[in-house]
Amino acid sequence: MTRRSRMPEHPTILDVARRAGVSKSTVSNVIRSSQGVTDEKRQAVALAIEELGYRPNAMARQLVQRRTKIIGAVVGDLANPFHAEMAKLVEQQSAARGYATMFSNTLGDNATEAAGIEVMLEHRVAGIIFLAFSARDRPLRASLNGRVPVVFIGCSEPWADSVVAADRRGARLATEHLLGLGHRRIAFLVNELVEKSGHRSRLAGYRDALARARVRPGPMLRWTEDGPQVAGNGRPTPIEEIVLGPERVTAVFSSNDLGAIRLLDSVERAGIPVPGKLSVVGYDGAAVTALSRIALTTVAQPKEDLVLAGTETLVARVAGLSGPPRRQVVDVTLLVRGSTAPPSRSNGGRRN
Amino acid sequence: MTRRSRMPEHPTILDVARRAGVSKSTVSNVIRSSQGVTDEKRQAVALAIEELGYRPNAMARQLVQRRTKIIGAVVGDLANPFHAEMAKLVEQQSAARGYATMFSNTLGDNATEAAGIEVMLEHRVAGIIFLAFSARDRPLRASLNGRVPVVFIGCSEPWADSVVAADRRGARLATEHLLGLGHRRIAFLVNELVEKSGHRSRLAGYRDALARARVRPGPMLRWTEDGPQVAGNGRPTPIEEIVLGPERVTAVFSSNDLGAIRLLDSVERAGIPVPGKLSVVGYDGAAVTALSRIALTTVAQPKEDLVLAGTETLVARVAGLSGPPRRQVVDVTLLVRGSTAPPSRSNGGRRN
DNA sequence: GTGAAAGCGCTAACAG
DNA sequence: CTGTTAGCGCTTTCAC
Repeated sequence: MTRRSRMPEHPTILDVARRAGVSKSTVSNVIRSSQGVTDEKRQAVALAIEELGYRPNAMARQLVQRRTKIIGAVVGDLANPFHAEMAKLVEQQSAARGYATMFSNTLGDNATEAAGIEVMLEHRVAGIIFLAFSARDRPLRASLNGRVPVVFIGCSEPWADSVVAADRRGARLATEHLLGLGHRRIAFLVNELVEKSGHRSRLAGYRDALARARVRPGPMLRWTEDGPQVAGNGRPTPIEEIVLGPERVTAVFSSNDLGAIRLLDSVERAGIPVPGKLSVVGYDGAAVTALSRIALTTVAQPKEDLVLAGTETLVARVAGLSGPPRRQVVDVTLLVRGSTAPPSRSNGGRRN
Repeated sequence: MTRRSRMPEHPTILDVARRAGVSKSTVSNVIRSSQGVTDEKRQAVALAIEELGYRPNAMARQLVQRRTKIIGAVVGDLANPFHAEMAKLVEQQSAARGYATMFSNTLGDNATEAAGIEVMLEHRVAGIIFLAFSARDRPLRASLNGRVPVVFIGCSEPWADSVVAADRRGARLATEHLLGLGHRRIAFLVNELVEKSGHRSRLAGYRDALARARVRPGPMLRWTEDGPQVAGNGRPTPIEEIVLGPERVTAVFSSNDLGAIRLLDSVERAGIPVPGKLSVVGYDGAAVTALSRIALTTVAQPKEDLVLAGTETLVARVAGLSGPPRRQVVDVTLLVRGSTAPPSRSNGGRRN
């Protein structure tokens, strides 16, 4: 037992070389399955690798190659089922392309997001996929732009590639569905997890539909910790007031499913039946909306398509593809379920 | 414009040194905020870093230090809300301790899991947190054991640290709740996402309660793609048959919430009311179970406690703590909600 | 206090 | 076809 004979925690390429009786580079050649290596030596190396439990050190390789096989994924909130489903797909697609995935959960918080991105940049990730983006600050954008390939999925920024759903059209479909049912007082609900780019489009789609039908927009609702709040109003507004008060809202279009589900919950706890007294439409198409108990009418984003296109684009950029930012749009589907119905006679259905 | 003046994509410590007019090591000292550096030089370095947009290369640092600041997290299925919530907490806790998180979604699949772990090992992650574990194969376990700190959260293996909920007690509580309500035909439902260690404990707790009450165990149900299936039976059993058939099951204890929610859904689609004709209890305490529309009675695992203890333990091991595997147990809470009620007169409540 | 020098484990020319 | 060599960007002794 000489000192050297102690099995190292992580054997190196040199340990393998010694054991196999070849040189470092031959081992390297075998590992990277490069062409010219005798079968004999190849086998010897393979054996040594097996016996030693050798595993190439990705850090070392990535340092010399000056590029990693890690994709950074910035996600809004894993506790939001839709986000989790998207994150799952991103991990899956990245893994399928040989990339490890480093996640950062931002909770819509700017500082958390910045810190997460910083870590990714220090790790020299090959690229970053944004499933949500809130950065207001220039510095971050500056350090991102040009330094690392970036693609936005389900959200977008003019300076990078993006794959988005046809949000404006989706919101229009949702609103028209409500309009078609006879609703005339339709509120728009948003919360902190809806990225601003998506928000704008969805709001625009909602307004499009109303304008086309010559219906006055309903109140803008924002979900806060204490419940829904009418925009421009300092305090939370009890849901009863929104539905039964002077506004007489008969339907709500929520710009994401989570908001719609929360709303459903608080509305029914307040004794207001859905869709009896209030119709609700969501946006995203989270799996949970399909449960019979929830049965939320929603606009489904094609999750697989989004992630597939996004990953593909990112990988292409990593591989060196150049050119101006590319924006891909995928279509959405309105899924009509049990949370929407014609307004009840008592508080809706009349002209405004 | 000499060749050298081109701003490199990623400036190195040497670029900073040149710009600040100091040596490499001084820059390094500043970056790591080590003691002996003149304020003057420190400022000069800070300025150069700022101007260059320098960001230390984590790969290089980790290579020389021979340890990374990356924690690997193995998760079962991000589409399972409980798993996603746990994953979120892991990322949060890791980030709070200065670690980046590398995720691997296994879908309960052995090969996927093995591949994910392999990638983590090649990246020399500081430690691995298993939120789910399915590996049957020895080789994997061997390469894990001793090479990298491992902690299991919500599942366990005798050869490594673990933090688990009091699963056996939890299952007993759930079953006793059902028993207390008057149920005598209580089925046990499991699916592919319940790790085997948790499964064993939960099944034991269920049996404990029944044995203590001298009630015969109900059928073992396994959720398959086509719906619930009675164990030992080759084909899927229609839910109607389970409830209305000879077994006359009046309640089901599902060993995870996802299974319970799926069951709820298929049962009600079949026209069998819950809890009218069938009571359902879940396990995990996923946030979605609290929605009024779902209102699933469940056994809540203390998610924060689990992850906190797990992360703490892992970090301690990374820091060099030695000693035999440590098993921590945290308590659970039965949350009684609307999915359970006394059995209806027509098909339950009698002795068996 | 600061700089010079020696690697961390690997890849990628480049000779033999 | 195989071995030798020169780094990748950083930390870390060790002299000055």
